[in-house]
Amino acid sequence: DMMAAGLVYRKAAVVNWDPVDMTVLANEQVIDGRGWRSNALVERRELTQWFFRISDYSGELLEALDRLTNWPEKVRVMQANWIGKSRGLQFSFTTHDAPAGFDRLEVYTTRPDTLMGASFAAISPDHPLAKHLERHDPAIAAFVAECRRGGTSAEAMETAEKLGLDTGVRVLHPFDNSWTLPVYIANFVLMDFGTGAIFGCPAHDQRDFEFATRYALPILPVFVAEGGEETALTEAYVPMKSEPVRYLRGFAGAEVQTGEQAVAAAITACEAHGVGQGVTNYRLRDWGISRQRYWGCPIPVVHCDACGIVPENKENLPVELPYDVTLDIPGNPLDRHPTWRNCLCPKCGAPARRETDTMDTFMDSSWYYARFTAPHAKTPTDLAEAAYWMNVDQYIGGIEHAILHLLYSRFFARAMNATGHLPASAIEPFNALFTQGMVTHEIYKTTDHNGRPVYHLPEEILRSDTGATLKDGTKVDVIPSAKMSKSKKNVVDPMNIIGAFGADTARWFVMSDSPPERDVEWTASGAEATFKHLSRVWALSSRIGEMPADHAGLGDDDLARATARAIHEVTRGIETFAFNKAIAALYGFTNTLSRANASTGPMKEAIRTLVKLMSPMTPHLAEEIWTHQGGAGLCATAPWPLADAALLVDDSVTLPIQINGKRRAEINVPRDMAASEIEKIALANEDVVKFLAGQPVRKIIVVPGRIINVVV
RNA sequence: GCGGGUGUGGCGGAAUGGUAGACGCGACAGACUCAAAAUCUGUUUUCGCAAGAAGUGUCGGUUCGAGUCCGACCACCCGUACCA
Repeated sequence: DMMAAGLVYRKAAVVNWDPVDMTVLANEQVIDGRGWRSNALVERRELTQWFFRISDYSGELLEALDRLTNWPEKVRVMQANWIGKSRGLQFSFTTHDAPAGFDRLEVYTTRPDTLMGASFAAISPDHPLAKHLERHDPAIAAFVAECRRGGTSAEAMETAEKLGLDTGVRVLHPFDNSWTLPVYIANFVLMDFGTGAIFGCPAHDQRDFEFATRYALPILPVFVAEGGEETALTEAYVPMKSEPVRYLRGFAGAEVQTGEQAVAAAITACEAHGVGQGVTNYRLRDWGISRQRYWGCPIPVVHCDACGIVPENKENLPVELPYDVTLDIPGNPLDRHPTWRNCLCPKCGAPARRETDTMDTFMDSSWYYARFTAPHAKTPTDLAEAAYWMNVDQYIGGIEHAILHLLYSRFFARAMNATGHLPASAIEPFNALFTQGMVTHEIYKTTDHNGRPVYHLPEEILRSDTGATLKDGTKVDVIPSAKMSKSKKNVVDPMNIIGAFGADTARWFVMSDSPPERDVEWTASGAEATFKHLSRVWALSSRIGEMPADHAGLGDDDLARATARAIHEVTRGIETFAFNKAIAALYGFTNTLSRANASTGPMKEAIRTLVKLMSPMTPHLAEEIWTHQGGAGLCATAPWPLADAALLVDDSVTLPIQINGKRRAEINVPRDMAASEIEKIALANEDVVKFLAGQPVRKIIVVPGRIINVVV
């Protein structure tokens, strides 16, 4: 369906290729020791791959971010930056001394206002012109090959020198046909952005500046700081686009104007003179979904000599992977599996071959929520069910999915709408997003005789204040807390925690310590402390259970107030995802209850409320005590308690008294006492009189129910 | 470099512009015990015997009042990158 909707295409693209990928992946030890993989293993290769046209939706995906008001600002900003909208000019140079078929060179720039500072043009090593030239010129072929070998890691890119090679081709300046610029192949120009070709303005781009300096190209300033004069530059002058500057070599707009004004004026002027047109460009690239891996869903197309690329018939879907494969030799196992690979063309019936690329696993996570609305349907979704159940009210996930998964899902929902699988109301699949933190732990590392790192599980470690050792006394390096990961062995198996303390303890502890959007450090002592607390609750329940039915105590009223407050605070905490605050309120209420000496009825009522409030965190203990205290049915199905609003407000309040902003005394007054009355009491207060020491009061501020500030 | 975030006790962390440090951990003291563990009761921001003083990364500002708002800076964390 997506092919029919024109959302899928195939193209040759340069990708990072790890020639030993297949072999290393067969050996878990090597995959896991991620640090072992050196970038030298990765090379850049051109492969024909499958793509989704997510870039067709760049503008739409960007604009719709504003409507996701229940998403964190952070995630929306990350997506906006990732989509990366820019406004600029696309135009073509007329070439000179270029091979046949290359009489124009198309470039894109966001700074057309600097055209008069142009000193060279540069193309990507992957640009069609570069590819043409490399076939005829060994020096160019060698240089292009060198560029492709370059490291692809962040560090390699950052430290890479700006390298270029003059192609001998020249272009004419669009405003002056007697002005020619050399065309270089440059290693820093990317084929994937814009047109894969640029013009260089060294005076106002640091990258171009370095390049021009290296190859002795002219550096011609187009503008100077407002009030400044033209001087020789030691680095590129790149002020904010919102800053006004004075143009020495402008061609449109005022002499003094901001970069933004100049860019707009330059686009208008260029369009008027037939030099290119203003275009909006996006950084977002199409989504490459091809993987040369065994796992992943096969891409359901067939290659037929007669018919070309043909989608597999719907009745034959899904195309399933073969099980009899070997992973211990390099290469794609699907490629060398003839009985799976060979098939018949769905269109003409002639012998044909299956596509051996599999799909990126992000494919599956991009629409599972939609499938969940009709899990048994014979079609991918059922429109009526999808219309009923969509959207997801609250999505919870790690921040690591801020860009890829969450952007792909937004695209996929739109694509599924285009193919008739989702209603238009579901194009933004997640109404609200919450990004939770991770559970972290220290990492324990030793080194083997080959100098390779060996990691150890927390339960193999003896920890002391001074350091850590293995049980045999070997000293262990302790690396500060990091996301739990099997490869680093800094994991605590949930089964061990549950075995030692029970599931309730595990749940309570993980929620109690930190707000959920932050990481939480797993500590053994924290889990033990939780276990002790839950044991205290159980002991308290036993004590209350044994109270005589006719016990008459004191403070029934206070207990009712404390109960109302606990209901209020715990409920608010849970509703705002502030589980740590909800649990703090539960600790407080438990302490109050264990100290209370109220009558039997109110005590039993209070502990039933306590366990109901605890039940989301500790369901097992809650049910046990619920039954024990005579609760009807299941605690989990009993109605959530409601706080009596009248009990939430106290009759009297304690007001601190500040003198010049420093707390000096406090008074207790009826809640609804008039401000003028409070003033009198405050000024008569013994401590206040002492601190004032007879100084005249200049001003007195009474904030009812809050504070009193006396200014002298 | 760019974008985002975070800085509060020994630690995790609370505080609609209104008593900074709730709650928990840890530590210390006491009770119980022949003893220890467990349990219970206290204390626990720093300096000070106290009265008191200082204190939320740094410097400034707004305000009767700032952890909170504004400006500049510092440190750390996350993301991302030769984007023309």
